[in-house]
Amino acid sequence: MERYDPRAIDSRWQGIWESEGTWEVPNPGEPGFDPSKPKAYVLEMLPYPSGEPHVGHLKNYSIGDAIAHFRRRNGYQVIHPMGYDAFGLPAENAAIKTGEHPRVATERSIAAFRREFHSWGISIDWTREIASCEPEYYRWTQWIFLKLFERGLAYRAEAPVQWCPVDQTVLANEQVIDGHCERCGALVEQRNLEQWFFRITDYADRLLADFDLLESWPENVITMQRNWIGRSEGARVTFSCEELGIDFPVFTTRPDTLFGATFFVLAPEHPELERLVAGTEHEADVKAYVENARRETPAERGSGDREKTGVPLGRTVTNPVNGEEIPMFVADYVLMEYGTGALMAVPAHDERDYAFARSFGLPIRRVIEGTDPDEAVDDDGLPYSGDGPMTASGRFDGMQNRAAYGEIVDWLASEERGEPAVNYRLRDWLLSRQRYWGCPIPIVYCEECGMLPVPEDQLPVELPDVEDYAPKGQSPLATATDWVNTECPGCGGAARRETDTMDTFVDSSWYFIRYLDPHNSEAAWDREAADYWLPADQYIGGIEHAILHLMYARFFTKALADMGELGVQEPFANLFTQGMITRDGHKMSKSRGNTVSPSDYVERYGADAARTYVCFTGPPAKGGDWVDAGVEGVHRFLSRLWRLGMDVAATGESAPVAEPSEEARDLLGKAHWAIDKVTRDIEDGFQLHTAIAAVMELVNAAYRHKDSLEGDPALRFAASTAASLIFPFAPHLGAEVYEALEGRRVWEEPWPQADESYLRSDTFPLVVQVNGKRRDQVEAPADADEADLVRLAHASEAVRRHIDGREVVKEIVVPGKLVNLVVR
RNA sequence: GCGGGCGUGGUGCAACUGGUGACACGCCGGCUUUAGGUGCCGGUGCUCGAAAGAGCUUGGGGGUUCGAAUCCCUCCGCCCGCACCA
Repeated sequence: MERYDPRAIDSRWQGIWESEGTWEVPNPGEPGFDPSKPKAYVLEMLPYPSGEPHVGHLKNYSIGDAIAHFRRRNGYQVIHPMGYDAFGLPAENAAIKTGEHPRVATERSIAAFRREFHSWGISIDWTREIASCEPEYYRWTQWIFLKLFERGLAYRAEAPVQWCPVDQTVLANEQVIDGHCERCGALVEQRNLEQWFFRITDYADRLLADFDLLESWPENVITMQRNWIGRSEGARVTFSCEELGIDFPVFTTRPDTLFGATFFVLAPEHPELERLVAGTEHEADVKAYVENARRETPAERGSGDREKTGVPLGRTVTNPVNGEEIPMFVADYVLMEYGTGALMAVPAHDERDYAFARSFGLPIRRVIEGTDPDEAVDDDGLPYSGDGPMTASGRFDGMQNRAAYGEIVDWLASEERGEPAVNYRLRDWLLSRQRYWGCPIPIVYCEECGMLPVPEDQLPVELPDVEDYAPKGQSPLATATDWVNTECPGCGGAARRETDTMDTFVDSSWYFIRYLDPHNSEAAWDREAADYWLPADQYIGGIEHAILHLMYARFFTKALADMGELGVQEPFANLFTQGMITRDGHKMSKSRGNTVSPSDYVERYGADAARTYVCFTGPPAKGGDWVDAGVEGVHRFLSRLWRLGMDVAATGESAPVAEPSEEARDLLGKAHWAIDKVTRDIEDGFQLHTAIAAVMELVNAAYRHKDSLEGDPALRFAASTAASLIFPFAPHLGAEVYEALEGRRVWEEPWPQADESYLRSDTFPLVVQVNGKRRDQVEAPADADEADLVRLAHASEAVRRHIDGREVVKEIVVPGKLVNLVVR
């Protein structure tokens, strides 16, 4: 008999799906739209096209495709699109080396991705394919930018920014990892530059509150975003330097410790520093200290428990609660980016302030009584961060600190020296990049009219061709003088274009909306289509996007909803983050030489084995190590299913019998159990590996009975059920076997339903225990009552041996499961 | 330090509201073919035993229970994220 030939099967079905456009789905109002079906938007993170797809992509789209197929066959109208996040640095860096236009390398890579995705047989509606580097796409990225600009959510400001000296560009805070550039690993520097920002901080509270609107997101992703936003409640209190008449607002989470403030510290970057020390004996020391701090990397400065350093300023500020003059310092443990870049130091109740006070011999005044033996470093039990009654705090003495907290803030507010305040760690999103291969920012600058948005009817502002892609501290676009020099949309005079491009995270913050109406040349999307499909019911991707991409997309969705362009507040109702596949225990990388090319395996074993393997190798949420033998194991299983199907299809079938044999009933029971198991495993949290295991079990059982049940309808049922259940994971084989057995297309069949009558059985295995230890297993009638079960237990020879004359004091019966005999 | 997760056979890992290990890899034996691999069948937690069987097993210790991977206490170890955040 011929053998399972995955390559022939793959190309046959891929041809059918391609020519029939099987996975295309219409929008509401379009021909073929079925309003009776509920919708399901199954979305995987779009790939960044660089080189060829790797196993991470294989896993991502295999999982997504399984979900898409499962939903379709459960009666949903499923949209399952694909696109490319095509702007970005790798293509540009390659262009700098080779001189080849980044578009060329990008298009080559897109072609490779497209070809491989087709060879995997994933069920994509290819009519909705998009690429973010196409003018038809980025025209609308620019449109969104302008909408944000209109509402004051995009703004330009000079700011200290993170500058990567190698990539010659500004980075978002999120792209700086431990002081290094996320992409190239270079040490990041600080610079002051005019940059474009999105006002994501306006949405901080809603980004936090709306976690409640999500159906199911991994807890760790929510936690990571929550930490990143870093909301803390407290008060803003103003200290002032009377000598120079400068007010210094500070943020504190502990207004109850205000009376314990004994000194005051500014960050080295604080803008008022110069004024404070100009012309004084401290000027030189302060300047030297600031210089030194500036040279240090954020990583060095931020490193844990290093010695506290600082320099006195020779000035004082007045503590608003008691009028005390307290000395000022500059110290690098104060961060300009958090709060106001200045803080009141309360050494008795803050570890860092305590360390600083000890080093500089500054007074330490306790204002809350109590001790925490774990934290205290000195004999007085200080520093103390716990609760207790107030002391040395004027009229608040004796009050519990928690109660004093609110009263002190109220009092300061009435004196206009403070107010309740909320502070965030989150910064605004810096989106401008001094690079070539990105979406141009649609802004022009005119001597007369100033900064103006490009009018909507002039979009897209197309990316011009340039001679040299290498950045030289300004965007390569600046060298395209014909493009830069333009007409002012306001006065018609000479104007210059903005030459920065956008961060690629802007492109990917709305692509899931464009999929819904990808060819619309009148608008970014049709509102009806967006309202119908959004939010995405299932989003699938890597954990590495837990913060950046996922938070930016949430922000865009909210901003667009506020503008009346969208009807949802959250883009992704359910999120699944897949684990990373490693090789030999390590992350795959070209430099390590341990990469796995999916195409090799697709060539050798077919798409189904490769796809099923990545879903089977462990819980999909966890990572796993790629093992070649594992792919072979899956391949063996698939060929066994194929053989089973072909053998059964080749033999005739006897007429249905009134009373199936015991063997047939067993097999039918197994099939219904598998249906139930696979359905639950996919629905309840992506237990794809156990779902596949259940199908394997069914196939093994059917295979065992293949000869004895030849011609029995039960065998055919088991085989076609297995084909039907494996289809979401191994669609080519599933379709092939199902067609051979049933003569129909499996994807047009509803998902199989477990028949309860087959899940039950006439008998069940009764476990018999003696003192909680399993000693025997006997067949018990399903309808046996407790007394019958006890009788059966006692009848067991093995059990009698164990009791060995001792007295049975108690019989514990778990109906349908076991009998436990307690003996003494 | 803070937050999240985890610890079960040689390995990846199953186990519903407490009633012991699914599926697969690997390994061992057999069959077919045979240059080898593939393919098929059977076995496989550990220890003792020829066998029947017995004892021990879900990171360690303790507890609740007739019975614990599961519940409680405690200790140990690992992974991930954030971190001088006022």
